[in-house]
Amino acid sequence: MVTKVLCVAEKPSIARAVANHLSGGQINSRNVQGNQYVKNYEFHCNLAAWGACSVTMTSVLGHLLSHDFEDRYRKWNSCEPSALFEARIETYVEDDKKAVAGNIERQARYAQYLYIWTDCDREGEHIGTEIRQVATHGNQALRQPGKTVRARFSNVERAHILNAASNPVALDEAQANAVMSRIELDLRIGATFTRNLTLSIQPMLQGRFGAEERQVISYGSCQFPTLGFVVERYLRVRNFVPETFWTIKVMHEKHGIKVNFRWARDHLFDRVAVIVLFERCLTARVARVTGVQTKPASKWKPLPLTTVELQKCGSRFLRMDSHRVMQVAEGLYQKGWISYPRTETDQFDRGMDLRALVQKQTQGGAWAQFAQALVNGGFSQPRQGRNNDKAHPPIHPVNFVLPTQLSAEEQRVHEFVVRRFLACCSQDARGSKTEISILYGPETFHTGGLAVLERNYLDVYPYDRWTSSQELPEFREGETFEPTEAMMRDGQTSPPGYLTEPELIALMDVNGIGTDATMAEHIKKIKDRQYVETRPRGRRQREDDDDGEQSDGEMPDEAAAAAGRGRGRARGRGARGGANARGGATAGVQEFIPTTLGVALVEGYENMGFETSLTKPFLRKEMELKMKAICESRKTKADVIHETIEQYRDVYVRTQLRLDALRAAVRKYVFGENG
DNA sequence: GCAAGGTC
Repeated sequence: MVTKVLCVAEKPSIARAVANHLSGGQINSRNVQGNQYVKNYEFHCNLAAWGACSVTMTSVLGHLLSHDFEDRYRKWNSCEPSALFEARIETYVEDDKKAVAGNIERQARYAQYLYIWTDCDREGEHIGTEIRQVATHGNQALRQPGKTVRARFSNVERAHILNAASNPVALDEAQANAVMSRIELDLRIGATFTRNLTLSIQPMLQGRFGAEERQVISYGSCQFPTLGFVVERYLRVRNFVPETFWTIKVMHEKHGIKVNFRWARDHLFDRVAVIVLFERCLTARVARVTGVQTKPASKWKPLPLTTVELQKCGSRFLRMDSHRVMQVAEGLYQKGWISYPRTETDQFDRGMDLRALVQKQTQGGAWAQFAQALVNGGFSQPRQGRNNDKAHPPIHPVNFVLPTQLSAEEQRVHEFVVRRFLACCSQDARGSKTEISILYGPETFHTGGLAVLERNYLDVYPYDRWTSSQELPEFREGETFEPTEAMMRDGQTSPPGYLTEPELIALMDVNGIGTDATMAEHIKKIKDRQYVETRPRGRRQREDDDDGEQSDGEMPDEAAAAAGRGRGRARGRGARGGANARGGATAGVQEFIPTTLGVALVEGYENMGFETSLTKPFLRKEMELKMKAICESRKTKADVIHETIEQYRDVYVRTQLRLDALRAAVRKYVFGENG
């Protein structure tokens, strides 16, 4: 007797890949009426748990079920917004998912087992329970213990899939519950605050922002902190007070080469102190070389590509905002040129045949020769990053395509993905770094030089810069000289720049705001809501320190601070402030400036004086911790929902009492009134 | 007319 098994993946691409591996080639592929993406794959195979099986492998398209308040609460004026804290929520299949759900329900009727193949992350676990819910609607027997199982897999390599197929496990109910509480809380809190904000502020704004009569002023646990980052930086720029500092510059000319030495103290804000130190230098007259060190230096090849990194690089190098980059990457994925573009993983699985993927890129394109050189022995295993979402590999090219077959934007994204991948499979760049220290009077000064000896990955990855500095004349330890020039100079600290998109993404990333798939959407949302505007960053005159350091300033101070690493002072209050010093690379980058409405919202809430700020990332972090607690069975879904709702109910009540502060902020910023 | 998360 053949056992009938229904397998359901999270997306069509996984269903197809898994079906191919399990079937051994004999597959019957059927369309699902009413949906152009989902297909049913029918085949026979042996599964360890059940023996000879007749399998139907299909998929959903992400979440299958939707949630909304019951009908009588859906009209905005149907109730006081805070009634949504406890209004009944209905679960239903959205119209555009009816065909997918119907397919699963029908297929389930004939199945003895339901085998879930969703991604092995929290959302995937929850989607698994949605599939089970729909399937058991068609076939009650699948509710029995052991009849519904799931596969544990983290990539679609053949051996890995075959192994996963033989070792089914149970769905992780705790993870699914964690997601369920996230869904409920975001809905209740988002809808309550959004209605309240809109209904109480919108009348003040009529006709003020564009043509829209009814502009929604939304609150969400992700969009508000995102706005908060933009406003915080804006205020730092606006409130910046330049400070004068003093420094000592030493230059020595030797063998016709002018060498500038940097003061070890960099600069001080006390003029008299610098005068005293400078005079001691002059009194000493000669400087003595205290250290000469030449050592190998290398610039590491980049890590395998994650979504966050793709988005940051898109803003920096491809002149596309994060949302556009994802749209283009999605197209490339669907046409089969690149792998799944939503991933947090920066480690390639050891089992992956990367050489074969490199080989494909030898067929053409500007990088063909480089790829050939890797095939001919230059190949080096990619570095391993620290992230693995256990669901998808890093983004990489999966097939060769001639650039001429792609649109201009597709070419840029595709080229970046290919070059990044080839760079990962190359050797680090090698060089030699020389550091020279001198003691001049009581003060230490440094200079250094870099010689790039082997470019290696840099040849295929023009997005990184690492160039040799001018050659240094020879200095010997103990040697003394009278500096050609020694001067005391003053300067002024300069404000940080407005937040750029790569910086914003980095902030969201370290603070856990949004996911790889949604960060770009949150950014787009605060633009659409007219909380922020973007403009191309002007070419500000800055002293770029192109000394070949690894740092590219991608972690803004706010990120470090919020992430609990005290890096705020590390860079000092130097002449470069918070600049993103990376040569011309940032020329096309967009910077974010809040609108008057954006500032008003943040200021308004800040001025209410709550200890838990809605505009700071901590609440979202707290939610993340609570979800983790559910996953580890330290809390129940009911506990978390209850305590979180009470917390927000409190904020809501106090918001009502202080609505005047919010309205005052709107008047102040949007209408330029005082008070 | 609300959120954030999947996916197309």
